[in-house]
Amino acid sequence: MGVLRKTKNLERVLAAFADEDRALTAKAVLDLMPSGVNKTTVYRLLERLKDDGVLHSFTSGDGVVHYAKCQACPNSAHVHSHPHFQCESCNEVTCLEGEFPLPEWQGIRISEAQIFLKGQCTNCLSA
Amino acid sequence: MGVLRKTKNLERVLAAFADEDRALTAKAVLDLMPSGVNKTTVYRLLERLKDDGVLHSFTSGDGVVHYAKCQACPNSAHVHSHPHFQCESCNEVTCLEGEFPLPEWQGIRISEAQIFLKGQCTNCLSA
DNA sequence: AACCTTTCTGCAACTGGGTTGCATTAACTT
DNA sequence: AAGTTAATGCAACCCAGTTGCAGAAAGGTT
Repeated sequence: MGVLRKTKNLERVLAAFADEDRALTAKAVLDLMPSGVNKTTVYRLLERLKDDGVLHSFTSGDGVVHYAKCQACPNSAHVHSHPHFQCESCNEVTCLEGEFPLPEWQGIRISEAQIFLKGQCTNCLSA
Repeated sequence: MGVLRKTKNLERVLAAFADEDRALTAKAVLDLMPSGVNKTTVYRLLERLKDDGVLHSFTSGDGVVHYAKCQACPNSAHVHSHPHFQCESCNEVTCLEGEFPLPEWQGIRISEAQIFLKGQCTNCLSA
């Protein structure tokens, strides 16, 4: 594992995430690439960046995988149990800061929590 | 909307859910049906039962839709913000009882929460 | 029972997200 | 500049789920 070669496509994917903090789907990233770039390449780059701890991924409520930057990750423990949020008006998906306390439940042991919230974002609330 | 006709297939789907409290995917339900039943039929029955408030659905961490019985639903307010849980050993998916308090977050309004937990179920913990 | 209407079902084809194998191209090494 | 290895494009594929349509089954009416 590990990002090995600095190719044009890799730089373009990184640039897409550098600009903003939104979470992007593979299709959204592909749409930001110049035409001619193959979708397989994008899927592979995203997976590679995830393996490298540059991005993390999660599944939105409708089952589509989203990728977002790993911010404030201690580089050792990549625990992404923070909630992800989708605005029902503008559809943008973002990471909410702060870890979510793992709920306790009787009789079972919980190791991972995927929390996906929907509602209205700040922009759309004030619009 | 509304379940209109009591067909063999409808009874079979209901029987599949009557037996147990697990959540089932469309494919799992299809596998319980006699061979010859079309997958389209199963998908339509599940959607119909969902519209009728007999079942509810949610998406698991890997993006597959699961269906489960609506238990203790006041029949008026079908709020399914209770967590769903998948055992990493036996892979069974169940509903956890009890509503999950909607988290508060600054600057946004949250209307819906999808909570999907993974870990070890009671059976697999004691095995 | 025969008939009519409406819903259900099966079929086949399709969509969309994602993956795989393989041959070619591009990046890094020496 | 040449060789090695990773990255890319391509085409074909997988899987979950959907759609349009024609034929079959339910239920109601006489």
